[in-house]
Amino acid sequence: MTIANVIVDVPASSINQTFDYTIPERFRDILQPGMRVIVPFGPRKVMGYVVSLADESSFDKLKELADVLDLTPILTPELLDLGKWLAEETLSLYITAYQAMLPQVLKANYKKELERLRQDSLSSELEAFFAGRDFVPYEELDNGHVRFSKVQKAIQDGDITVHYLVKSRVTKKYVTYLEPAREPHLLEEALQDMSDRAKKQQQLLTFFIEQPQEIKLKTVMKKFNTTRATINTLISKGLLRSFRQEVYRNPYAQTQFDRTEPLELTSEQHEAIKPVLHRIRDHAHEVFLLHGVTGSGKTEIYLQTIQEVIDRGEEAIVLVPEISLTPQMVNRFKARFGSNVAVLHSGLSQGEKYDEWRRVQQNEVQVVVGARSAVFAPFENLGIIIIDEEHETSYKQEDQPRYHARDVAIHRGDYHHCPVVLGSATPALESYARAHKGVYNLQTLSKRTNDKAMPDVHVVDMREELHAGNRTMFSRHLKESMEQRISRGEQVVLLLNRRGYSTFVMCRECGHVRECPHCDIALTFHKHSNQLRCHYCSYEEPVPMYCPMCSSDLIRFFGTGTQRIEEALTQLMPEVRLLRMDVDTTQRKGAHEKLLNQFANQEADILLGTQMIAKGLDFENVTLVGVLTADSMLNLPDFRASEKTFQLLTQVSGRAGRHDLPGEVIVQTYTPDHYSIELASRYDYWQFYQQEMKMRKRFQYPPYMFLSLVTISHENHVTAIQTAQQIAKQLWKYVRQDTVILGPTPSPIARVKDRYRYQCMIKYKHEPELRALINKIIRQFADDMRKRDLQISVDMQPYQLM
DNA sequence: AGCACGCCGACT
DNA sequence: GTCGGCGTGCTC
Repeated sequence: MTIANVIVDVPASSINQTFDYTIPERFRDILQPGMRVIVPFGPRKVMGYVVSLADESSFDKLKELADVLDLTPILTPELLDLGKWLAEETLSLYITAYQAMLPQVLKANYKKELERLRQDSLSSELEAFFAGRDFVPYEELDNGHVRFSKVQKAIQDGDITVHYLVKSRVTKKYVTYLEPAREPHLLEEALQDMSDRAKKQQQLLTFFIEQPQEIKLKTVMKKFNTTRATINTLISKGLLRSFRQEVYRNPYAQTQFDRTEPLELTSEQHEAIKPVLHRIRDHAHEVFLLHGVTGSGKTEIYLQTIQEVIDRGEEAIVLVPEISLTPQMVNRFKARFGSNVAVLHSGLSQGEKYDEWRRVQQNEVQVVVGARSAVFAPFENLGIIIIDEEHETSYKQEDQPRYHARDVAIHRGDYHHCPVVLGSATPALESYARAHKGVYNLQTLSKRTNDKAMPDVHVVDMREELHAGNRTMFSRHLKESMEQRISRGEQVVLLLNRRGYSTFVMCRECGHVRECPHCDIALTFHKHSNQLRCHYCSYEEPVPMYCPMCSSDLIRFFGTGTQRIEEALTQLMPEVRLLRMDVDTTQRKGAHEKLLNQFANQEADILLGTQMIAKGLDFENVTLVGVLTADSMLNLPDFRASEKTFQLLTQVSGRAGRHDLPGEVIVQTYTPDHYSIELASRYDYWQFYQQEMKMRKRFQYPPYMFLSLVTISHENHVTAIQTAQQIAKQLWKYVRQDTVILGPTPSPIARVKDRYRYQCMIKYKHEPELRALINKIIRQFADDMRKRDLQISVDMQPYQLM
């Protein structure tokens, strides 16, 4: 094989194809598909992935590839295929798909530098620029001390040249070791000759004479309470030697895990696990939907199926939503499988993520627990893929490639002939419908393992509170119940369903709301920096003292953020110890864990937070869960609003009274009769499913129809509309009779970063050629996209309709 | 994307 | 003449 087919790291649709390069002799034996290479691309050099090798090319002026970055492939043949499939499925670029499958640090870092080629006769301007150096980073041109044209001229004249560098971001961690550099008897001699004043050196030498093995430098420094200086002296005398050894960063090094043994399964669990184990043993692909109420022991089923996979020498992937990747969750896996587990989540540093990924790649672990992107873990003998809380929307990636981890998991499960288990107490409607139709194998766990009843749910009608003259955020029932529980030494969790709320700033005089100058959205107030901030473009400005419209000083903060609740609660119940958990208080690394620990140690009576407290937390002493605004999501223009409300209420109810103390849930709402709230309060998933399916059918939404969303954006309002109209027209022309094109309509946020956004929604039952059609239509606008900065993006099966 | 090339008006 | 701005085409 003399030719490499390479996908280059240039994210442009005109480059979305393989480029061929001849393989220099020295790389012929080692180069394999799945390795990263550096290739010349036009005048510069870029990184690329070798997707295949060949003996000939249809292109006749081939260049040689410049370098090979990996010793072994970082993408397996399966992942190479998967990336291709993913790109085509989501209408993304191949390069974007491959990048999404790998840790950030494996991405290339591009640098340019200037080299002076002659030591004489540079103009004084350039001489000053180089300042005695032969190589200068290109960015120094921006300092403005040298004119760009001068440099350009010098490049043309051959006095200077530009180097295009492709650097790796990989940082490896090393530990330094010390060992004696000479035979013990020679050290002995040196010790005799040593000055009496060099006490520390003597101690060190004595130590190494007695113990001539290698030892960590850090340990030595600690043991003898000394510094590098002393040791360096001994090294420079040639008595000791230091060397560095690469180590993996281990984010869980400090934590002790008590090993747990498999638990006895209930008969229900037993029934549910049996068919999964069969599939593992038969090496057969099947998708299971494990529908189990909170506390029914889904995790134990995961653990025991994984054990079977491990025993067979195969590997397992467990996906968990980002927000429930808490230490509690991780511990359960580490406790069962010890160091055989790698964990991948966003809380790790880039280096830590890379190290965990490498433990997978080098077959050092058999289990990965991680968020969405862990579905790409480079295992080669997958025995099972588990997706916990499969209904969670965070499994859908919201930027390119817009994939759903569930689809990827099923595709991989099919390839590896292994089962995929989707677990949830409140399955996504799509999943349950498939299970109901027999596409997925449905397994139900209806009982909690401890036989405890689910806590009672009280729905409080907040309209009545208002009529009764209670204008606070807390109903009388909630307030009384909180006081009662806290006086008994029990704990309370309060959930603010914040979606749909933000803390914006409004003038009470003229009603002016401060909006982002670049986006059509109100700015959000951030207390700690006292700034207004745009969540879409990161624009920031200080909070105005006076209204910019009418100069009034009656500026007020609106909305119902956790901060405001905290203040209101402190006024209402001044004695209470309160912990607030939201984006603001959990930004710092480890803050999340610290807050939870504080609560677990009963250093607070109330934990107040957003969605992130609804998942997986398990506190013995919590007996009351209050949902402050259950219907805040229901009014959003989202056909999944009811589903999300039902899911959230069910999840959060599972947080109360999981142990000996009986629990209670209080749900505050302005729409107590809404079926999602009413049925969630009765834990009736089946009724909810049927009711919601009726709605979806009536309004022609998934799972009855598929959706695809095309978004068009341009800085010129008219161009955006017109293009959107043309696209809609084209779509109408070619789609089937029963397919509907909605729009163009302005996106819910009509302008972001000074670009106007319009969208067309495609609703269809069966459109096998839709991807090809959309591609064809987009290609017609290729010219405008490049020359006039028109952007068209496509989301197949969108979750967020904006 | 990011670079070079080529055309054009403007200016030391 | 030469500088720098922008539109256009190409990248194995």
